[in-house]
Amino acid sequence: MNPNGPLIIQSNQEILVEVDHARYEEARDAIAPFTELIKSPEHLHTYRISHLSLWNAASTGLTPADVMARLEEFGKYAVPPMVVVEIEEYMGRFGRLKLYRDGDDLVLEADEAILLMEIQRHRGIKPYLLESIDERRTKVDAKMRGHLKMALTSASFPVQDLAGYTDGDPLEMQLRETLAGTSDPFVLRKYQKEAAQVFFAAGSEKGGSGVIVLPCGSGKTVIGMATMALIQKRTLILTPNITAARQWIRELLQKTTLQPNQVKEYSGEVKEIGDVTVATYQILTHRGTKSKEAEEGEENAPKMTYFDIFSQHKWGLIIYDEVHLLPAPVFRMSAEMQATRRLGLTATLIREDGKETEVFSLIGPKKYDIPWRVLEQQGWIAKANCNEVRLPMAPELKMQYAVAEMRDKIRIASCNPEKIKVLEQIMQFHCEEEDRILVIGQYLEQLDQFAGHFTMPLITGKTPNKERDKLYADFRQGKIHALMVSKVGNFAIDLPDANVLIQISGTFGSRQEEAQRLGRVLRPKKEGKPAHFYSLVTRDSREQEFAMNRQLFLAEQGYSYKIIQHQIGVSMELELPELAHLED
DNA sequence: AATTTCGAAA
DNA sequence: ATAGGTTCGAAATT
Repeated sequence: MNPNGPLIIQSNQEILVEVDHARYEEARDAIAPFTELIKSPEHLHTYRISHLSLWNAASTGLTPADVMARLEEFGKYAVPPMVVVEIEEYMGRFGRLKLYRDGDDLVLEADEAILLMEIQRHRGIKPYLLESIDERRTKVDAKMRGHLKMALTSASFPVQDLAGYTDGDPLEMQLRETLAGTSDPFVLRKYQKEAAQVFFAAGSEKGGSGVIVLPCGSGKTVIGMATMALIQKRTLILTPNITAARQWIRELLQKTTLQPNQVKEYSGEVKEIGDVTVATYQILTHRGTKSKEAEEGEENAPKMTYFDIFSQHKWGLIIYDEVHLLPAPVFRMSAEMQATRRLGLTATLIREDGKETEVFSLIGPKKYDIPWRVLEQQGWIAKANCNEVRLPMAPELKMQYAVAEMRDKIRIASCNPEKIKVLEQIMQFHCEEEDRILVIGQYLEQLDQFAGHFTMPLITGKTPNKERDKLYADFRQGKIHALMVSKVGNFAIDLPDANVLIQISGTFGSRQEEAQRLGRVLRPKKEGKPAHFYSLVTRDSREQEFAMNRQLFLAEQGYSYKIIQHQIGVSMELELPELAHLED
């Protein structure tokens, strides 16, 4: 307890944090590993201690004593007894149950007989249990390993899976010391090496499955490759789209000793399986196509899915790229693949569909993470100047908004034409020769209107790939300084770097999206110059609520938005922040 | 036989 | 809850 501390810990498991406090940042970073940010208005942020965060924290080695020490150091008042119990109880649960192999049997062991009894009585868990061995141990159905883990997590009794993995076919590969075909050195960054080693070491004893959480642009593929080099087994890599799949293939060939005949793509366009196979999530989720027997006219021949084709191979490792985008059907398949090592890679454990529990149970708990600020301090990502420009609606629009149906309101507010003037001023403000401005928005109608007004090139889902590439090239070379993109900009990994990003509208409260978009401009800049991010929001509208929700993840990572109030007909006061201001 | 276009799915 | 993007296989072209 510390009367001058920045935290107020309440018995409902919520923590209030004073943003203007001198030790705000220290406190925020201290509690981040075991809490979730749920509200971030100007002065007082609200975090919640969630079970899942406690387990993930426990998984990376944090103890209840560590958590208590942090709360006591920064808390204004004593930690409420309810909270103490909650932390000890739930963190303590991680590790009370163990799953291991004994010969051909899969065994679930509890640290106390009473816990096993409780579990054996539980409706959701019972179906996966076989006969008990003694009062603390029971056999379980090995085929239901994933389902059991899901059920246990849902019942708030997460299990540590030590049952090991099938070995998979061996695959010899190393990381190169120089990039293929050049003399450019290739060296792992310290955190990349650490992340891979933490995962690999975990494989020996604590279960070789889990998730590594690291910011955009920190080299996810490199960590994947480093892990492959440690494990030395045939590997299946799953990615959200074909572009990402090909990027993996390119990098594997460039940075490892693997040869082109060993690394294959398996997608809708190309179907090849190699020692290392890079596939899209989509192809896995695709429902069965006819098997050969069926084509030959046999009735009732079983349907073959691509998943079946994959499971015929002996993979020693599966890498899930962007695990926060993993489609629900792939969870089901992953439940069947618990005997294969699994590495999840993502910038955030948050899923907008709330399926964090599935990731935790079926892919694995968090093994390693790097806060964005740490990479920023080390110079691997640029500093960012984040702004939220709040602007009013013109009186006519206000009227239209007031009488509109609830579901139309967000669109009307988002497409507020007043944003054109704000956009114009921001673009005029960033008019240096080296400035590259990306404008990103959600509504095609709005994008068309704005692009027309500025005669600015626009890329949407309809834009053919050739034209996209041409515009990307022009933008990269500086033939054009500003480019407007629709949601294609969220995941287009071939989109060129920019230093200014202006968001004119965004998806309902998607924290992912905001993080992803900021990530667009975070590649380090010359002379350590900062990146600039502007979010345009219509004041006193539903859009403002959504904007607040979108900012949660970045706020949790320590980004603060400067709020600029804009009035109709008044020129905005934009200023470049002093570098010192960004240093904090 | 290879490429482009289309609609459904998640 | 809605809009938009992507992927995939099949159909329609060349």
